[in-house]
Amino acid sequence: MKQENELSMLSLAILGLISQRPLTGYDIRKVFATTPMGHFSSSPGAIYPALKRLEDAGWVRGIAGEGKTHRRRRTYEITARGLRVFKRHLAQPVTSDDVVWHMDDLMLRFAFMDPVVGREATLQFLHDFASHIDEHVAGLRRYLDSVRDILPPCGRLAMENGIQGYEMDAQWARRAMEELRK
Amino acid sequence: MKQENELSMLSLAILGLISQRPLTGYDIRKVFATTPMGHFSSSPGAIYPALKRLEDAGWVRGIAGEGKTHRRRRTYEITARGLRVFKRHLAQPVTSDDVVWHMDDLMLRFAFMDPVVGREATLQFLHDFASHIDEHVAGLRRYLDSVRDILPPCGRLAMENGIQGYEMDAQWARRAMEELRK
DNA sequence: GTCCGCATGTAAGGCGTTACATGATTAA
DNA sequence: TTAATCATGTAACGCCTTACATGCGGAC
Repeated sequence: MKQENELSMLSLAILGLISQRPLTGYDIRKVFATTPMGHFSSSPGAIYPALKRLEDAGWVRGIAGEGKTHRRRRTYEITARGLRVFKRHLAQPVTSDDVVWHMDDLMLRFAFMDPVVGREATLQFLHDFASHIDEHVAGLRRYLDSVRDILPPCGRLAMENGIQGYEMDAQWARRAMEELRK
Repeated sequence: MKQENELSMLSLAILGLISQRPLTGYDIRKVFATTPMGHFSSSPGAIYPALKRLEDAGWVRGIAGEGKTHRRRRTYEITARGLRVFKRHLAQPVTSDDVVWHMDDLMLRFAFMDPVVGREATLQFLHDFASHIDEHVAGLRRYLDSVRDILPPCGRLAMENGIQGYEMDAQWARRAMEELRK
């Protein structure tokens, strides 16, 4: 239930994009607005302050100018420190806590993981991810069985939706492991 | 991408619980801490201010005392106005926007829906839910096909995870419709 | 010459988070 | 009597949201 890491979801997403190649704030907004990348807001009130925080932390560096025209724009690139923080976040072991409270963070980590921490670590991640889900699903099923009779039908159905979502994630992870091993 | 309604997720969850029977803040914390009900924080810093906001809005009413002991406690019950707001929120039609940005809100609405808005409306909800998902999945698939070749393998897998999650939800909704019709 | 897309930002407000604080009751 | 549980709150902080503001450049 605790976010043990200093990286918010948005910071992670931005760091991940910028780590691949330098981008302007506007570029990032376009990525969020036009691709189904996470569910991040592309509003300037989110992006520009986030970039400023990352720059203040020393994790990205903004370079003014860049373009041939005189149009004002700032291109950001990741710094060595930023890359270290990014890698450390991606390399964190999966905890059962993550599975319950930070599933979206886990998926975001996965999306950026492979080129940064290597294939072996990615496979390990998927393996741990799947086992923690199995464990959590077992707990949810136990709970559901214990309250099945007293739960209204829609409460039960809502719970089943959650459980099936987790089961799907575990299956997906195991398929992903197979594909990545090839 | 806009939350068109005045009810935050936490407010909705609290209103839903209290609408079933009067509860204290501590009762609500226990529900959040001990059942897999949503993924709400059971921290006092979330619950008590939320109850205060609901009371200020006139949607719940707190009654002091209650218990036989002299222990200080406040029991909250929903007001007529609160019930109206709650019902109106549950009765909102499903939009494609909801499916993309507020899936968790939709599931929460569903969990409380049946006794409040009736079986017919619940079935309608599930039907619209499933169709909007179908539509959204079609869009995601088109996007995935258009970038499949240039996407790194983990990016592709992360997207597939999202798509499969949506497909699971649509299947679940159709199964739920069948079960509720019986 | 005006509208649209590019491009960057600020201000106010809402709400959740962590951490801290307090005090009563019950079980060992 | 001491620890755990019951029970309610506040304060500081972070970060996202909406809305507003500003100015350049190209297309028609």
